[in-house]
Amino acid sequence: MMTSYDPLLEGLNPAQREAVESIEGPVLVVAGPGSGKTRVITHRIAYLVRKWHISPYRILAVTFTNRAAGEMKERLSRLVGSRIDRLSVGTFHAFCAGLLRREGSHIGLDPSFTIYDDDDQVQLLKEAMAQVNIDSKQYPVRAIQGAISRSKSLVLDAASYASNCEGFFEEQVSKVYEKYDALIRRSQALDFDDLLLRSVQLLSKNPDVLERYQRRYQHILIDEFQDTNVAQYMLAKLLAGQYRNICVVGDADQSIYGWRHADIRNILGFQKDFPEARSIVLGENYRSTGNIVEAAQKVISANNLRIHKELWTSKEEGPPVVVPETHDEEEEDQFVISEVERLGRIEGASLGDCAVMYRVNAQSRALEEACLRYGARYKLVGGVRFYQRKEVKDLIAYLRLIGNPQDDVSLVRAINVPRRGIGTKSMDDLSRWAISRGTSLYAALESLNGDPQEDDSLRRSLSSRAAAQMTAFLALVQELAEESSRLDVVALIDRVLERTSYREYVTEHYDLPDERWENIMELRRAAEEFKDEEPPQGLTLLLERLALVADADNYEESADSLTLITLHQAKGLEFPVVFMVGMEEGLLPHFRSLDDTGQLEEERRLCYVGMTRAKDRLYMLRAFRRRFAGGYGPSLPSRFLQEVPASIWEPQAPAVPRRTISEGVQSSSWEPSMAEPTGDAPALPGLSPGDKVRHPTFGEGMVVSCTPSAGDNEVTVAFVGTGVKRLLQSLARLEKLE
DNA sequence: CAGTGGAGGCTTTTT
DNA sequence: GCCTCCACTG
Repeated sequence: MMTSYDPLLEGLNPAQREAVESIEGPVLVVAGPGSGKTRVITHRIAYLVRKWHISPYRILAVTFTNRAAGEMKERLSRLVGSRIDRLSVGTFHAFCAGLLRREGSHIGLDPSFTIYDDDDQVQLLKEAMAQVNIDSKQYPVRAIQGAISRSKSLVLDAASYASNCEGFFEEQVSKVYEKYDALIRRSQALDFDDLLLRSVQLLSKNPDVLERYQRRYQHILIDEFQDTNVAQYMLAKLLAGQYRNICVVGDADQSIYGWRHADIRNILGFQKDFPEARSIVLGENYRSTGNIVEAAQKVISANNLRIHKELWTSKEEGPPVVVPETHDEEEEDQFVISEVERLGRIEGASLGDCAVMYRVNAQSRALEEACLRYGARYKLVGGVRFYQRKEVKDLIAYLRLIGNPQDDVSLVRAINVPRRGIGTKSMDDLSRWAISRGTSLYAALESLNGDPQEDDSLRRSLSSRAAAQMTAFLALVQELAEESSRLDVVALIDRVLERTSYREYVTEHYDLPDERWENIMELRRAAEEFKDEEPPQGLTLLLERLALVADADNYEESADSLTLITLHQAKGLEFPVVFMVGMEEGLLPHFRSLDDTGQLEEERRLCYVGMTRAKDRLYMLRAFRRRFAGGYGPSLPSRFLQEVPASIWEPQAPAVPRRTISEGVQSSSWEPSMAEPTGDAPALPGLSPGDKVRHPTFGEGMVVSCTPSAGDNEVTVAFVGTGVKRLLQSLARLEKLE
């Protein structure tokens, strides 16, 4: 091929180049962290379009997260320009939702189906369990949910599960599964797993539909292949059936979603299903320093169930991996902040260069508090998902109900927002009526307006007050549904808010009403993107977006704030400076993984993912004691720390020396050395107790005490009104007053 | 029927 | 330690 001077191939190493150029036939790219994977994928697509004039319309690129999809689109538009608009890029779930909206009629699916999230699924499962008399105390909903989800990920529908199940628990699950399936179908809803399952079923049962899509997608790319589950892989295999131009990119060492039924065995499956596949290994790391790569490599090699793979770098060694030990969590967070500050001072690192990574979201709270206390700007990634907030779900329930009145879960939520005085008993009557007639709750409501000659048993069982309230609610939904065919989605939202007096409701019934109202406005802003769609379409698209895009505030790099993020979410990102906090047994690896080798190895991969996010500096912190699940106990260093070779590992004692570590704490295998005394005194104006100061947020206060701390001053200030705060002088913009 | 208070449970990661 | 669910009370 005469490709040597193609600018798209320039600057690629031989393996990367091969991955870009091998456009025909199946390709398996094993891409270690920092090996230029995204570059390979984007260049490969650009190469297909620019060099081989493949229409972007005929290319499908599947990513694992919306963030990755967005990033890919952005990079591609720079390489290829606006032509890539016709490219299909997105998550499996988004692809399936689109497919089912267009083709769902082949399997009896109404195109206005609702997508149920995790929470909705639990609500409906509870209802299903109640209906088949299975006690949710004896069988936790989560366990049942897991079993059903797992089954769906293996493309086993309720009937297949029923004929395959063994043992008592599985029989119970099977009963719930069948009931749940009946209920969710009646609600014209699909859960996340259904999106995949039903898509596979649609394509395998409808050869003509399959053929259309197979013909369309001449080239298929799958990113993060190690995170696909069986259903996803089957879908990919179906779609690639005709051209077999399928390129999967992944790294088994970064597989951290086994709990979501991701199956690393898909990689083996791929090699079996596509025996002619070319394998390409990208092993050179361009991201991290030598020490970081070596440390990460050592940790991951401790996994036994692993295919050996070398990761190397030609970058310089860099500073050692620092393993600070702190007394407790508070001190851990304080160390992070003061170190961030120190790096900024001596190396010019900005807050945006640094990220703090942790295993569980619960750890973020203390970090946030530390940031607030020391005045460091931060950006919390994830946390409570936007669309799971009560107020957001309230509004969404109305919108869903307008789009799909059969949606029972949303009806149950909306009917008492605002309070309409419809209580347990009335809801029971309503639900019983619907069950006995096999209808939706909405249909049950409609019976209230029906011909009294026909079936007025529901009306008779209800109090006249309840019946009147229900009729009023029904009228409201009908009115809004009618308006929804005229109004754009933003106007529709305004109508819902107005007709429900939602602002008043929030003010009266929810804490933090302003914040909640702000979230509602945020949702309204999100809807503006769909304002110009034809009326019912805008609503459908908005609801789909809300269901499939997890964080409303997608992660954006910002130069001046510290990133707080879970290890899982950090996958795919990189930062010059990374702090991994909570390197302790029970946290990383997590308690729930300790008794299972497979899960333990996944924890180790998670650790590996975290370590390999770091470009220049990596800190792995551990505290001697930690507050956890109510307790406050000693904690042992993570076994993963011991796997980092001592030669590149620098223990570091707390920045603020404390009294000796209390008894009862297992002494660790290393001697914590005291932090080197900070020779370079901070060029900060001296503050002393009694001084009056002003803080931009906290207002005026008086200095209570000053403690030198790692080249900085830790200042305790009593603020008027706000109370006592501990601040780092260099970060908190304190102004000394006369 | 709704709001409050207490007790109990429960702790992971996300499309 | 936190949040959720439930039972009781107003």
